[in-house]
Amino acid sequence: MEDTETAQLVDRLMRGIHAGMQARAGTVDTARIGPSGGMILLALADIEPAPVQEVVRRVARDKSQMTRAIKALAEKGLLTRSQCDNDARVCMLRLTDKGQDTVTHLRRTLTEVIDEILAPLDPGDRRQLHDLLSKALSRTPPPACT
Amino acid sequence: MEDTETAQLVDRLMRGIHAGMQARAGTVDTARIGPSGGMILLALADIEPAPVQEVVRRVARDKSQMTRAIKALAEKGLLTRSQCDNDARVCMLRLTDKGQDTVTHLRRTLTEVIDEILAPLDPGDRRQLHDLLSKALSRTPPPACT
DNA sequence: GCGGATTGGTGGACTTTGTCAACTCTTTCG
DNA sequence: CGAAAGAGTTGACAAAGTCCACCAATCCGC
Repeated sequence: MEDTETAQLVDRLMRGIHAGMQARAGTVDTARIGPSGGMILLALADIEPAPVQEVVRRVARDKSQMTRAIKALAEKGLLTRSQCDNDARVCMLRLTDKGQDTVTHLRRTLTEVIDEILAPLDPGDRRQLHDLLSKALSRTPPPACT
Repeated sequence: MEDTETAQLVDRLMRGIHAGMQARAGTVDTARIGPSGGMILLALADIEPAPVQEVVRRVARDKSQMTRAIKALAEKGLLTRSQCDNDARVCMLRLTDKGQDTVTHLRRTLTEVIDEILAPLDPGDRRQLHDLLSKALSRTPPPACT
């Protein structure tokens, strides 16, 4: 299909979202997490509980960087690291309640931004969009491990 | 509507795209532009020709940073700065042919990544998605100036 | 025509991210 | 057992982004 046109639209969409989030950064980033911290939390919320490596794969960042970022988040009490039973090398990451709250807050803000961008769409359109995205992105990866 | 669920999907989508692009970074980034350079080019391609300030607004980055990034891109021959006729303060940015090529290449790569993510959707769904995005994001900002 | 507001650009100090390579434990497998 | 591979960590360093103050050249309105 080679549909570069859709790519352009998605590009625009992402830029819009990025700009919107950036504009609200002051309001959102209560815990002095950076944008990167936020992404990690969001990613983790999606696949929790998960080993570090899995998060690395999802957010496509360097693993050393990830170690440090996670350490920072753990020190702020947003997530915990616990040993995995059947493989002592890996440590499973979990959001704490506080972390979960942060994620909720982030998602709410993201919702606002998206809402703003999707303003031209009527409720029916939105439902359609939601269904399409849902259809495309609904794989639930097997967590394994404790 | 407060549809946090869609937010979550969009979040996942963006993460997927980011990861996909990251994975291909080596292949794409021929001209040693960073991801930031790429974003600027893409943004500019969308609103070209445009003054610096407009690009700043779109990509939501610091002004000084932008000046430097633009300088770098100009030195690589990807864009040009030219005086604006009816306002001598602003300088209009334009992609050169080389810059346009780079953008095309970036978009093609983005298309690949998106295609991969949207694999579960059949052609009809994709067309629908395309139309929805198009409806939501189709404002053509007035360029003004030369 | 003067004063204030805009636009673009600089430079400096500083924080956040990203990148690389080496190193420690474990696990796996021959 | 012993080599190889994987997960996570660390340190050193480069790149990118942010904040802020400040300049020069316009524009715009009174």
